[in-house]
Amino acid sequence: MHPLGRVTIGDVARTAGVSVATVSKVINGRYGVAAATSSRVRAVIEQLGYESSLVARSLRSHRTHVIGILVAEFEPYSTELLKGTSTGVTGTGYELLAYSGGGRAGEDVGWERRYLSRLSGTLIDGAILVTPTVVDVQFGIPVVAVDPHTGPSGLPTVDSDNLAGAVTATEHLINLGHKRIALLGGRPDLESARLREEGYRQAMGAAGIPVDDDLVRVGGYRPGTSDRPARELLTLAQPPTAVFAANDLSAIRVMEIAQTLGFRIPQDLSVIGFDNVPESTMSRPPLTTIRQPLQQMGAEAMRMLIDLIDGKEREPHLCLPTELVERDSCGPPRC
Amino acid sequence: MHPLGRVTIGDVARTAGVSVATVSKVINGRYGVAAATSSRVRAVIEQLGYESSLVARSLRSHRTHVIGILVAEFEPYSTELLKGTSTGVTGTGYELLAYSGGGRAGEDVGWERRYLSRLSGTLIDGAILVTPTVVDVQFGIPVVAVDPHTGPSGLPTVDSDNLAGAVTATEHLINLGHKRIALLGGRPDLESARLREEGYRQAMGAAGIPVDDDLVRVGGYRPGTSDRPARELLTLAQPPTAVFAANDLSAIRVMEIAQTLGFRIPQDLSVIGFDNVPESTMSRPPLTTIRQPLQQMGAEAMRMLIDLIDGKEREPHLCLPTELVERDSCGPPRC
DNA sequence: CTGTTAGCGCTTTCAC
DNA sequence: GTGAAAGCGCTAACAG
Repeated sequence: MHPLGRVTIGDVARTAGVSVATVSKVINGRYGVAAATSSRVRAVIEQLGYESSLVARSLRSHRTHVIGILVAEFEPYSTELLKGTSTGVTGTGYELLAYSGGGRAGEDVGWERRYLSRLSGTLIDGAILVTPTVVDVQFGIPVVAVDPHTGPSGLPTVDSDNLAGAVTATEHLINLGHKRIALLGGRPDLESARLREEGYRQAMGAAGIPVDDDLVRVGGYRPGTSDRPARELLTLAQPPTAVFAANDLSAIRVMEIAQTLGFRIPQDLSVIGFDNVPESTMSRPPLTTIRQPLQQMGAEAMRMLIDLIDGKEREPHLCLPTELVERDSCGPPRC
Repeated sequence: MHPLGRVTIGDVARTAGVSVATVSKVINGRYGVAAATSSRVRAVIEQLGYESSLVARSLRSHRTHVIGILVAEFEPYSTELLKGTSTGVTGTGYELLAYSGGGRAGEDVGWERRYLSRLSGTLIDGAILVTPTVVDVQFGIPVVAVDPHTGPSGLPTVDSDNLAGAVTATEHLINLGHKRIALLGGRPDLESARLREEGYRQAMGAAGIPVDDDLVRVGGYRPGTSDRPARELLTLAQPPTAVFAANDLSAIRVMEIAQTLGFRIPQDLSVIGFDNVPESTMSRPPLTTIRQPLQQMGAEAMRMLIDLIDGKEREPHLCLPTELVERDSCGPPRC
């Protein structure tokens, strides 16, 4: 046996007094092994605690029953999705492998292509790409995208109704009586951010409220990136009475900065977010937001991917509904 | 080039008109390659979009700069930890690979040994085991355990102060005026569950309140496993006025069942949990609980593991403090 | 400087 | 029914 507890198929073969090929056959339930041999080998496997190496096996056989979830980073959004894929995969016989770079991936367009190249063809039978930046159509293995930056295009996609959600958010603020409503949007290269801005403009237009372009700012989805625009918004000569932030993390940041600046929420400023990540319930005050059914999106993406692997035809785009979640960060304007 | 977009080192070599070995050398920055050759190969790599296969590479070189996080399932507890490992790994040059079975692992003692065998020696340089059931000391690669079932033993371990947390929880209930305090514990084979029960008994003893053994029940950490004991507790002739549940998910379940039975919370029944997973803020009412610093535990486990890989000496056991998080599920007893 | 060779742990023909 | 041999994509000696 090897020095460090690593048991290989060779160790099993030697101990059982058979060839490596035979051990492989019993492991994979191939025909052509005597019952006696089979059970002897099985006993040795048990005794040695042997488990076949995923790596070596996949290099050869190109079918691993492992599905990859590729994310830029493990943060609230991707981990909610992960919970969903976990429930979606139970009972299917697949195992899950979530892969993420060391945090550098965030700034780095094309991370998903690199990760996929590293893992596909070997190791994973299919992949779910979480908010990929570019979506080449050619990947070599079945792939489904969740909320891709560029919107559904080519790849099978799961996302949620960003436009309707943004309209709902804006209408909620309007119904509360707000007129000076700011938008702290996301990066313009993100389709979801674009749709959320469009929803904002639609709702404002429908209510006959002109959009003051001073109140429309670009933030980011990542911590820190929305600090500056938020501060600018709130230190305007005539600050907004409400802010629609394009994701929860930036909405929470807006609240923190506003409070630093002396605003009380929701009395002096209403804030609404987007996503409904668990963190939105922990802010002070708890954040009113638009729920994306993230766990469900993860589970659906998993189902879609497994169908793809099995060669079943599927509608290539699934768009799940969003909904308003009222908590305590919105109220009528002070006037 | 291969049919499906898979580009191998062989393709690169052929296109660049050099041998596979040379390509390998430029990829790994080995000495002994002419500058001209090197840049030509680099250009081809770029052009073909080649990325070396993690699998093939790791099979050979046994150093991958990938760290594995092995979990039974992606649920609130493990994903919080995951967020922490993600922040702990940034800037270290390592990538993260979180591996989970298809949900069957939960019931299955020894899952961590199997996963580790499948991945270690190849693929990952070290592993973080999340709530492993058994901890053999011999694993072949550096391993750190987070909150192992059997408590710290042999393996480097990160956990939190379960005993003190349980004392705090019970004292909180006692200070509120409760005397009939039930414990819905965890599986007795879990060290953490044992410590939480011990904390409960210590606090009760210190306050001079005898423990009614009818009020001490065993639940489970997984959904569904605490329904029966919870119902039994609440339908007692003389039900408790407060319940200390040994984790948040079971505490939330207790509240749901109590409400079904007509209890108002916290007026008729106080409930306190343990863990402070994000879900505890979303229950109705929001759950008072004991916080384990899960993200911090993840980050610390990552640091400990990297030190181990680098051969640095470390204190083998890190125990982080717990703290009371007051929300709305606890109040004084009714009478 | 570059290519040839061997082999990581495994599966898979194909002889015996 | 069983084993020898080839090869998956890659890296690491070693020759040339």
